[in-house]
Amino acid sequence: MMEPTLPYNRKDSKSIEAYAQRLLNKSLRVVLGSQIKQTYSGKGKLGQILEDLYFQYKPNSESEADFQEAGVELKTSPLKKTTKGFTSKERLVFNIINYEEEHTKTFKTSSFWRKNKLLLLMFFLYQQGIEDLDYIFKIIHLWEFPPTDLKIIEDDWQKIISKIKAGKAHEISEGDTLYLGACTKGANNKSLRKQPFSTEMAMQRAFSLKSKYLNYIIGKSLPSERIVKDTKEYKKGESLEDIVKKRFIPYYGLSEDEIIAKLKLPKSKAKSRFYLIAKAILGVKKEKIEEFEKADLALKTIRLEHSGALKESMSFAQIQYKEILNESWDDSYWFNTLTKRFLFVAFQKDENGEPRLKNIMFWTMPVKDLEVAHAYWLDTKRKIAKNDFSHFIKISDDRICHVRPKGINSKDLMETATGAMEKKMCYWLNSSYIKEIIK
DNA sequence: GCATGATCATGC
DNA sequence: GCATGATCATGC
Repeated sequence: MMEPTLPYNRKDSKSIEAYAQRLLNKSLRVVLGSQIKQTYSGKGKLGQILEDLYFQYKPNSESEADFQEAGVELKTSPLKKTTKGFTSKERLVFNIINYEEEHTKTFKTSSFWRKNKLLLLMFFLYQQGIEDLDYIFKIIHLWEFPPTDLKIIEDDWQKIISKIKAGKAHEISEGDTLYLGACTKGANNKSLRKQPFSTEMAMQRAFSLKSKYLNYIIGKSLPSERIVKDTKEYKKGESLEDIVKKRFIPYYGLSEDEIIAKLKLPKSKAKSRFYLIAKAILGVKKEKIEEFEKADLALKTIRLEHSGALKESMSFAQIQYKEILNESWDDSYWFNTLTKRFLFVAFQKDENGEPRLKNIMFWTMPVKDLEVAHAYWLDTKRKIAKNDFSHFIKISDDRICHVRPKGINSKDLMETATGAMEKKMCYWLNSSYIKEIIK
């Protein structure tokens, strides 16, 4: 029998994504119009209408992904708008955990991983009182778990499985895990299931991605903008780095005020304003630089004194006290950060103390320094594991990196693996090291 | 509210 | 002058 002609290639994940993206900033009612014959109501209907009317496929076996040939699982999830922008309204729920079955699997053969390797995420803006059909889709894209995150998800899965194996399925809690949770599922707490290694009935639970991790995905999906808008801008033999260098040339020697006047930027008092200026010079207004994201480039600014002295060390993200314990070096935040290629943009104070754009340079950390950073990371991780938060490597230890506070103030705390609260700290590169680099 | 990209402030 | 701890404005 002839297959019906679909408006997309269901064997090709990119084609499915492209077709899905036609819904961006639209609602199903607007796109489907008169094709909607019946009325839909209740939970989970949005996904069903999408499948039936928009993607025009019949659901296949439950243990396989929705678009089986392409290995793509379709997931819709609500967003809410806060002062922080879009954040996830609730966790993203996957399949119910079959306690009798799941423990016989490995992560790679697990029900979760078989179905959810590649997700087509369709986030819509939730609004109270309106029909599912009228929700506006705000973020639509294919999501593949980065290796760093997958490691944590796999550990989470193992943690859930080990409780089942210990006959403690009834003691599973969402607090056990970091990204992948086992959330309760059922009308009430009388939704109980049997478990294999205990006679005690356990709450029915499903795999889910926690809200916090979803917010990370949403953040990753924030609008980015290309530096090079038209491929014609690439002249023969020119690289992205060449273009970047060229973009900065007209601004060398100019002061902060002169640059913001030239670029018509608002005056800012933020400590990060030189970073924003550098981004504006590259012609990017949105949050992320597409080429930098794709090529794993990091933009960092450096401020020099008039004498050429460098006062400040370079700060990075906060140390996630729980996550770091689950990281291995290869998938750690610090390794992933330091193995990026850096674009340093240096400003130097003139004789009046006014910062002027001095120059830029691309840089990659040498392997031997990366080894020092590895030792630092191991030391930090070991101390966190021992609950020692007061003897981290200091700048005076002169080992390329150090640990130092980073919070809104000294009362800004983060929960540790043991449930204690500790002052937020972050990863730093020593000023002396930066100074060596730019010399 | 909170992480980010940072710089400021203090004490020795 | 440097090490260390504290804090800022911003965007989302």
